[in-house]
Amino acid sequence: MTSQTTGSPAAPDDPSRTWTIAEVAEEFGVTHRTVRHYEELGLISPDRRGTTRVYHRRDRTRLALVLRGRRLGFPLDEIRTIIDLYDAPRGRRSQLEYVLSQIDERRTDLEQRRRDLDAALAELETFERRCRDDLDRLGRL
Amino acid sequence: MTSQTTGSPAAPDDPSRTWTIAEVAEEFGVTHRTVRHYEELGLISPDRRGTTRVYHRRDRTRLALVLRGRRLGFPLDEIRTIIDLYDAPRGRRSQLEYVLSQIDERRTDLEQRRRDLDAALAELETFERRCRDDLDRLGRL
DNA sequence: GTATTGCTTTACGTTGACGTCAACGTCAAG
DNA sequence: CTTGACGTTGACGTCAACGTAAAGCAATAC
Repeated sequence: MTSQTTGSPAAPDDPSRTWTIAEVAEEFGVTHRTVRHYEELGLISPDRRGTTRVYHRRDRTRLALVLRGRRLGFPLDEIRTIIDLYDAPRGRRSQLEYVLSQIDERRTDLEQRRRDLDAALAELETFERRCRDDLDRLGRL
Repeated sequence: MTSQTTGSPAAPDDPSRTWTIAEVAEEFGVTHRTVRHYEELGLISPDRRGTTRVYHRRDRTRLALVLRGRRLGFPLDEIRTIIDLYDAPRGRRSQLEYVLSQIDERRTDLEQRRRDLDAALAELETFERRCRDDLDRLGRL
């Protein structure tokens, strides 16, 4: 079900399409409690139609970023400072330089993570080869 | 300070060298509480000299694995099942096949993480370029 | 001697990230 | 008009991963 109360037949690529909390929760595989929790922390700020939350494409974009950050193991408030960075005003030189310094910090962190990840994968594959060799030896007996 | 009470002058590559809890904590940049917590969860199992914990190279190896897993955002009990896998007996075919299936599960997870990581890095670099362009434009005014 | 380190255990506190429950509003369907 | 289905706001519960404080033993430092 779409949330469009207008008679229009729910164009999925309509940039003005909106979603309910149940729809976004379902779509992203989280509970509505999680979605509300992210709103409490300022990670997303859905509109309201009266008292009811109304989610736009913008909210889904941010939610996707939040969940990717979560999969990568970042704390939620750190995730907020990162994605807020993307929306931050960059009019003045000082702001731009601050944003660039933050970017650099982030990248250093992410690159460290990738090193860890690659090392873990490499060890895993070495180990797999050992196991397969053992299995072969068992087969030849 | 080394923990060797013997007269030997602390050879750092001696395979029988041991460490105190303070030394390993210092070396890995964690508190002694963290080290003990990992022991409570069965992630490491140091020897005892009387009541005092004595760490061998083996413990440091496992601790390094634990901390890398932590940097990657894995929960500690999951980390334990992973590194226990490396030490698991692989004598029988059924055991080997189980271990191999676990390896495959792990690798799938790690590869998903790498995709997330690469996407995040790519976006970060796109964003950085935009910012640098903005900065250039400001400079040319 | 005592005093200071450095280690130990026990145990309760904290923080992040939600889960869960109660109590209530609202709107279309029967 | 009542019944669901879906929404809302508190508020408390829970679990992981430690922090932290209390109280004690054991060896070196003075």
